[in-house]
Amino acid sequence: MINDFNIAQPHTDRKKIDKRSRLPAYAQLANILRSCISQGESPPGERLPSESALAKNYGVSSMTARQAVSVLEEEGLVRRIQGKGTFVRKIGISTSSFDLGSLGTVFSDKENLSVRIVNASVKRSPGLEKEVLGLGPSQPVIMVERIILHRNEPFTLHVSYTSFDPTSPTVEAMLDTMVLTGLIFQDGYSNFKRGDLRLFPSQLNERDAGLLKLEPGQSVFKLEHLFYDFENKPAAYGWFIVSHEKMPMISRIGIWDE
Amino acid sequence: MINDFNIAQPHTDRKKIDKRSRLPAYAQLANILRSCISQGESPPGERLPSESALAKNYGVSSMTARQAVSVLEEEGLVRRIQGKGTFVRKIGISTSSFDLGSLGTVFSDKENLSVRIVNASVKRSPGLEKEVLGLGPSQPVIMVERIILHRNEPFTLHVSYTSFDPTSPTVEAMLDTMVLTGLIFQDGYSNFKRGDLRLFPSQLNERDAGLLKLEPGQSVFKLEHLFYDFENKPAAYGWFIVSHEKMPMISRIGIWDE
DNA sequence: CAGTGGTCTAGACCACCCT
DNA sequence: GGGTGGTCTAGACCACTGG
Repeated sequence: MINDFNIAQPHTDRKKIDKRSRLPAYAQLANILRSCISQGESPPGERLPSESALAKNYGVSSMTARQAVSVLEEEGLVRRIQGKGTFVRKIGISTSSFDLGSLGTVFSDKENLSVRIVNASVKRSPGLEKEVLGLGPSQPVIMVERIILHRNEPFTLHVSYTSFDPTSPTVEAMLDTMVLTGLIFQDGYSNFKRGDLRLFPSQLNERDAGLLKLEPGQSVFKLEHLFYDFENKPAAYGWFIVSHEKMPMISRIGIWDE
Repeated sequence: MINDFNIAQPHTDRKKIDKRSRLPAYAQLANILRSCISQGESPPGERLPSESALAKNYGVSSMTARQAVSVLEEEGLVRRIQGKGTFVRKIGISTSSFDLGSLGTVFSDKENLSVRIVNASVKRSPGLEKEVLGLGPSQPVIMVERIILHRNEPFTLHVSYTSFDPTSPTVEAMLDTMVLTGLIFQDGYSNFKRGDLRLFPSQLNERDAGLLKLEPGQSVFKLEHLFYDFENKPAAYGWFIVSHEKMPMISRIGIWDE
């Protein structure tokens, strides 16, 4: 019995793949499939034609057809289930993800970036940051507080702590104001093997508001970070304070391009 | 000239790939490469052996070696540059991404979920939500406000607006309290082709705090959504109010598993 | 059992980068 | 020109699902 499943029909009276095109075959096929979903011809929940069927119908090898389906899978549009098939996803909030691309955009505009040190000191009294860094309450930590300015306007406030170990390159790096870009980008200095980030909603206190030229009490993002060195020891703890206007957290799901 | 580049040496006195293992060859090779990075043997910025070299050295085909490298690329550990090579990334904040998995976790626990309608009405006066939905100021919209409870504790407050079009299935769906899960999951009802999500920091007002059993003025997340139907018309606008304790926004970068 | 996705081969050619 | 990643083939076998 053929077509026992509900399989989108457009794949029979099909568009062709132009092998002379500069667009790779897998991308062309991905576009065709995405279009079928977008037009509602392959509605959510429905099964796509099998990869071998796609390969035969569109005259490509199975690996190529598979690659095309992988594109849609990475876009979150379909879900593969081994032994059953590939199914069109219903869009849902839980498939969304937010990135910090807007931060990256600003920080890659290095010509318009500057850094102002607000505070730099060695702290010997106990504090939460020492627990986070795995230090004893009497071990000294270095605290550095900076305002990062973009086009001469305050962009974000960064507070960071590292253990005061004079043999560690992290210390020197911390005091180098430009290490900041190392935390943000891939092209800077970086001693770190891994990191943990956490985003909170927060409110500006008087002092921070003044530094950022914003209103006290305003809702802002607090982005905490804890980076570990290659010995798996926590090495840099701190946070960024930044307004949601400067760092919009946006996520798009489903099909936007056509 | 061999080894003109700085290429991590462990790939010469190499570990083997066990083809009888249940773990696929590409995954084994990915683990080996990840381990090299993790141990600092392939430090950030350094070039990995070429895919063809990996294939030869580890006795797999080029496609398999390529797949192994793709794993690391998706993990954000390496960056491929055509014509140049594959390079170990320095970790940076901008590579991180946050997902709403914690929301999904709670919402998939359907047995312990319940919904309480706080407010449901048709609004005919002008308002921002009508602009967002592309409606005229006098066209009616349906507003539904619900508390979603998890284990009988308030979890999030959801406010949503849809145009009051009696022919649209969205209306019925909106009034069905269970449509909510459709927005969260892939297995629910869904009329939507795409959606736009935006996360804000916010503060609880008196009323919402009471509904959520939290303190007024507390910092919380506001998650706005705008979903479009398959005719590309905005169809559902609204937001969730949820505390960061209930919806932690966490992101890990670099190498955590070993 | 047949059908599906998942892995894998042993090559090939291309586009790109650098020298 | 030689090396790199990017695409592609025409198959193969495996693991899993369902009837």
